[in-house]
Amino acid sequence: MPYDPSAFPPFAVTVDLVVLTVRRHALCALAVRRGEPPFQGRWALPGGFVRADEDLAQAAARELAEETGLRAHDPAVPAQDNGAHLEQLATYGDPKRDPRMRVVSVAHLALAPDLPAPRAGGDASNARWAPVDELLQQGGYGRDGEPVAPLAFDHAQILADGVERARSKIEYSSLATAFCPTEFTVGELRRVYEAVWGVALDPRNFHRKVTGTPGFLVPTGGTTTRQGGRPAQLFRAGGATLLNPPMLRPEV
Amino acid sequence: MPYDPSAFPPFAVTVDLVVLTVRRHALCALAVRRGEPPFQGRWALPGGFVRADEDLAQAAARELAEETGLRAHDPAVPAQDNGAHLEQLATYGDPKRDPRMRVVSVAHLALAPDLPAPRAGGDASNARWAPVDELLQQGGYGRDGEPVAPLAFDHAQILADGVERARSKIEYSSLATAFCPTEFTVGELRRVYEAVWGVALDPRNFHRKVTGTPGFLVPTGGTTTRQGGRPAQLFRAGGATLLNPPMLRPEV
DNA sequence: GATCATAGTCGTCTGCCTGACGATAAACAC
DNA sequence: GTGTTTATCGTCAGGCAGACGACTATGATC
Repeated sequence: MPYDPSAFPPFAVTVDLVVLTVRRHALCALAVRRGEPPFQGRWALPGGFVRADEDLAQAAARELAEETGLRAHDPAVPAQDNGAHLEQLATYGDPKRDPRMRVVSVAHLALAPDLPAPRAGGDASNARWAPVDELLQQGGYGRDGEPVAPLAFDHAQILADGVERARSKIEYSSLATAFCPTEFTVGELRRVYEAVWGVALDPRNFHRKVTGTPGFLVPTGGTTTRQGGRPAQLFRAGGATLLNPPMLRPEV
Repeated sequence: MPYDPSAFPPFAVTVDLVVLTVRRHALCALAVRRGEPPFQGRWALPGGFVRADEDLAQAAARELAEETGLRAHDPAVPAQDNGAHLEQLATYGDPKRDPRMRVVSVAHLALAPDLPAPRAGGDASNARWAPVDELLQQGGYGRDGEPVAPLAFDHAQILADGVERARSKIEYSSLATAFCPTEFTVGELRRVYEAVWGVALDPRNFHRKVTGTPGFLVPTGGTTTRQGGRPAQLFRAGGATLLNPPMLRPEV
């Protein structure tokens, strides 16, 4: 078939972001309140249109910076920076997912350490970190007893997919360190795993495993007592991205 | 921001397919020859535009059927059919990936058992199964000594990503059975793993492992000697999709 | 300052899984 | 029958994981 611009329908292409962090022992996601229809007043994932001259990853990094101030971690710079991990998640293109027009959304997953309260265009009441359990429960009641409206569009599905990706990916990669500050202790890393998986892990076996996995952690020499108790060694993320052997999620 | 159709640039959205199969002990992908510019005469992955009323998965299933005659496996029908496994792979949206216009391609991965020769619009010379090693080598020479042109667009990258997805996914899921006919032997399944990973596996340990993994294989009661040698039990894929314990790819 | 609570770190033991590999079984080709 | 091919069962040693005991080093409390 020859090139015919009328042969294909036009689409709008957006990026949506699943930004995850661990706060107060709970896996939380960034949610923004919609200011206009459709789904006005409902919570949604942050996102926006891809610009004409922009790559998908660039668009996601730009949206992430606009919403959180985080720089995306540049894979070309393996040195430890405090940029967030950013990767493509999946693409959602149901013809009816946006009632206004045909929109294809390329969802991205970002993992960030605990951050100060978010800002969305300077208005704090329109953006918040919410526990993913709360955002995903359908028609339930939040921690404060108020009824919880489900996320706008198909964002509940996108969030669920992003959470599952994070849960499985920290098993066989060193991604869990993306939830930690530059320097962290073994116990802090363990609490990340516990929050993301929603399980309790044995501190002794966890310590043996992560310190015994080559390339996962490198000691900085310092110690801290910020968690209380006996001083703990501080580590930075090692160069390894794939863990061998992997961290296995406990069954059931 | 209010709704303003001029606020976003229009995109064309396509689906591209990485269709993999195992033929003659080699992992092969479906390639089609381009009939028009750009990249006229070069090999490319099959694909096409997403229609206005079509979901992304529907578009991928339609293209798969057009190119191979395969039905996509419907996840809602867990019963064994001989449809191919189809899943979304990743989305590619570099602004310059198509010189004609801004095209975002949602790549999908399909796994199929060995098939009769492909047809592309009835013309066999314009579609073929090619070993992925051959399609991915840059500027080398094919089995017949002819120089090999790289795939059109960014399809080499897409193919490489699809192959890596398949290689890693058969580790922890029962997806390798998607490369087999409905009934197959342990040896045939082992040759699938060997072809996809490009390694030799110990037949005895492999047999112990797959028959010991609950839900992976269910015996049909029949036997076959189509591989020569002692008759082998026939199996069908069991209901398990996640393997526990996983099949581990040998190191290096 | 003694005691307690908290968290971190090191060891031990047992069972399971894995890789290496010997041995046997059942077909076909000659 | 002999040889070849493939399938299948067994054995053994090493490694890793879960369960859990023991000890250490800090801050909090009395």
